[in-house]
Amino acid sequence: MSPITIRDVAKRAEVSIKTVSRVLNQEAYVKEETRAKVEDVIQELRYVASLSARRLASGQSFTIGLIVYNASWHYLHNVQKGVMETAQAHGYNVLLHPCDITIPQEIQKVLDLVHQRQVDGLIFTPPADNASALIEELKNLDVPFNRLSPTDRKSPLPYVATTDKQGAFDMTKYLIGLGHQRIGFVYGPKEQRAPHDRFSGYRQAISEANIGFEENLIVYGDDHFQSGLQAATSLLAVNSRPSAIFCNNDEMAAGAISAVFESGMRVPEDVAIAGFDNTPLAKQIYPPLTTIEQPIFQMAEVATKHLFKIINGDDLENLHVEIPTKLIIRKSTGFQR
Amino acid sequence: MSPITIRDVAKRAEVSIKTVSRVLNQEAYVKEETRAKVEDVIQELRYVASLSARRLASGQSFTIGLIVYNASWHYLHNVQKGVMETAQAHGYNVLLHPCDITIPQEIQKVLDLVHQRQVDGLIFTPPADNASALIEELKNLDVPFNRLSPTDRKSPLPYVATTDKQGAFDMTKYLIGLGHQRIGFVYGPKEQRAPHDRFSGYRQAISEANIGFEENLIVYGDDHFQSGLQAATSLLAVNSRPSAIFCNNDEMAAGAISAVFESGMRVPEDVAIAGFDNTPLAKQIYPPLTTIEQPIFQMAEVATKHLFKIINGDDLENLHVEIPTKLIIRKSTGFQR
DNA sequence: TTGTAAGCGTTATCAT
DNA sequence: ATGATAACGCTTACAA
Repeated sequence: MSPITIRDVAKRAEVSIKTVSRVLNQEAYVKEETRAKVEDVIQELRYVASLSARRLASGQSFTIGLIVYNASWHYLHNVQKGVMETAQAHGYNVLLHPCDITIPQEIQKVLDLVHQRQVDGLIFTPPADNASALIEELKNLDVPFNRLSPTDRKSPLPYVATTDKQGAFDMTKYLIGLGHQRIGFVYGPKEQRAPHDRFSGYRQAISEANIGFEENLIVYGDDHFQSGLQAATSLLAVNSRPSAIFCNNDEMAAGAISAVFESGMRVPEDVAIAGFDNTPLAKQIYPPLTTIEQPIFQMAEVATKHLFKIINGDDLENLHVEIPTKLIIRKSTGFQR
Repeated sequence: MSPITIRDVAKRAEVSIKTVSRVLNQEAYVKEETRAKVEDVIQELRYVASLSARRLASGQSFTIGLIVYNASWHYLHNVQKGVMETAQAHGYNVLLHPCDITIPQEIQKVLDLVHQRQVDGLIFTPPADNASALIEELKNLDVPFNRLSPTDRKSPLPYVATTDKQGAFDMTKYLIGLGHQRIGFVYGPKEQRAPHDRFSGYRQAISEANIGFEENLIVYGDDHFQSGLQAATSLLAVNSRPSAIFCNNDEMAAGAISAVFESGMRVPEDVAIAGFDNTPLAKQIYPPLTTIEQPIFQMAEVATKHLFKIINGDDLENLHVEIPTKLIIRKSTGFQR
């Protein structure tokens, strides 16, 4: 059972291997008749070209690397799906590569990936893009890459992000519209960019509504359930407690809901709770969570499409893209007060 | 900036390329002195061998394929992690390959993967192993593979599974121990094996306790939230309703909790709810869910280790492995009644 | 212990 | 429009 090679096809079709190669790669200058004959033989022999040989001979890897660090599984899942589907459409594979960017050796491994020609391009998920020395080096090596929601958005490097600030603004405005005057805010990890953007959206909505910003309604969390529970617990202990709590993500919002229940109060009657991201969790808790949808899948898709343009040397009409968020209203914020 | 090749290293180290190759592959019969010199040069030149060339020359792909169909995110995430970590330790990559086993063309793509020499072995996640024609073909082609929780466990093909029946038995017994006499059971998708195993564990515990099996306490769901909600709603409508509901997975249990709340009752005071899998969701809902932990990560790890043994032609001491589940007690089942 | 030469199965070059 | 032949960068006989 030795594998069928391009030579077998060539012999059977009575053409040269180069002609078979031309058919394989859809090159021009092949007589329709010849093409048809070769294709028939390919079918007949169930021939599939060896990827390894293609890679070696062409110098391309036909795979794109997805660099990930500390991503939540919901985030990762959607990014991976978006990248994979787009890559597949281009005949590419995806190599998922976790990388602890705080360890120099791990950074080196990403560079090895490139030097080994294992990838033709890279996609960075946050906060992996914070490895600025790596990014710099890749830029110098002229390695194609794209970034999802990077911290740095001032350099002329490409990225795809979402409207974090606008999303938080929309949510806060919605809560204000429901009649809330005192809205708690649970911050996410300070090392990341999104929590700051979201906070500034909250802040702006508060300002525009003239309801006065209160420092003691801001609490810090780490995006995980437990910290959301703690944050909400402490907010409920503030004298004249907030009537609504807006959390940096859904998981903390779930924690906040638990905190409210544990304190013997109800959601949304006593306290309204809102999240961010619209993860599956949002629909799976009681009461279902009002939140902001972040179009992760779509972002990954666009980022990958752009990456292919860069790989192919095409011009990018938009180096920087922002895909809008969307307010998703559910029961956890209740009705007009 | 043309890439550094094995020839550059050989020249600089004043040895033949074969010697460099020997050092690279940790082969025997290299003088310590020579090895050291070659390694120095490798460091100095930051040389990394081309994977494509290695693959082509050796006929190995250094990649294992992970075949997935319809997996939940939590499941997939853990499997992928287990497979990747083990693969990485062996210097292997992982190629995630979704495959709708109901479509012949997709089955063909898996075979192409093999014929293209893109993978040295495969891991199947349920219910992808149900593609029995594919499995048969792979066996005939002598392609190494391993299966996670397969439906068929009678053939001498390798697999790694968990103790679904025992887990469900443990949970049911625990509920009975709390004083429950009428325990609803929400079934999962009938096409899969696990729901049946879990049901038979439930059934056995009921029998052993002599509390009488009641057909109308069994409802069918599809493992998703909404169906759990519906299933629980219908169970609560049964006259002399169950005091506990055991769901085939956590997501449906979350739905059941929502159903109880929506009907104005409380969990666990009025109805106890239990799940299966111990997904993150179990801790993120209120009240936190009593469930059975399924060691997905560990199973994937073992399955991959075994796959490498098969690839290397080593003997498998255990062709079939079952890793135990574990009862996780939280508030959703409350205390003794 | 080390080296020479012949593949591996493609793509690329340059004729024709 | 097609073909002969040389890469691609490594591993694998087989020598030495």
